[in-house]
Amino acid sequence: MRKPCCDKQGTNRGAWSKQEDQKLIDYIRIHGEGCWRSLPKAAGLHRCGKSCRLRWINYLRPDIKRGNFAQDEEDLIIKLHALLGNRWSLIAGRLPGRTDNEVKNYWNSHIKRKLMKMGIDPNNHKLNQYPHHVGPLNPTTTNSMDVACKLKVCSTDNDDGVSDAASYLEDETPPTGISNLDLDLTIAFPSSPIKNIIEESQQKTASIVTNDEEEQYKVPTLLLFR
DNA sequence: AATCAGATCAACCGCGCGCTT
DNA sequence: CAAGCGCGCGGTTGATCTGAT
Repeated sequence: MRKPCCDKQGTNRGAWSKQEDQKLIDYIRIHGEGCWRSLPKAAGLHRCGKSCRLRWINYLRPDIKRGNFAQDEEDLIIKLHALLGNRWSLIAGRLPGRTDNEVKNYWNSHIKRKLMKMGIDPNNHKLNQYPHHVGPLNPTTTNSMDVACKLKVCSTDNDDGVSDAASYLEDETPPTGISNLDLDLTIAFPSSPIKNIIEESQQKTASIVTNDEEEQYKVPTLLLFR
């Protein structure tokens, strides 16, 4: 039924050369983005359209921000992942200059591991019973955990904002504490626009608020690990 | 200096969605 | 209404880099 996106014979694969990059940049500079299927031929590239699109979006676009993720970007990714799940393009849309591929890679290589080390399940953002760095507990004392930890999502103007997102983020039963390490993983949203995200994600319409609205609720660094 | 293992990230692949015919 | 097409997305792969031994 579906034809392959490109004829695999006669197309280059693998890493892009500088010349190929330049051809793609030059072509898009003149003709703009779009029509990816016909672009390679028009631009004189022996690549499939998909590959051109990916290369442009993830690497060549002038507004790409490269380099390490800042702490607030990382926090925002965690926060948005808790709300949206693996919808990388949506998450990346909230991070100016970052691409879905970059966010996804960063999540898989850095954040996921970090959360696991902290004893948080990166898939559902729930606290695992046995934090990784603490190690398995003595089977005879399985009600005890070494870390008391709270994880919340809250909206400052309305407690309802906590509802769904928080319900699966919260672990309200800190065990009979052994350690005095109290990790309050509070994620605070200053006002209602975030509710739009929650509602929209629930409705499966993935579209999120505009860039202008973003400014209204740009949250500083998460209140992680105070 | 050589080797190995783990981490990182660019690129590929398959699928689903929406639009057009 | 069904089929075809183009595009975008998320998962996965594999080459390269980096640090440890």
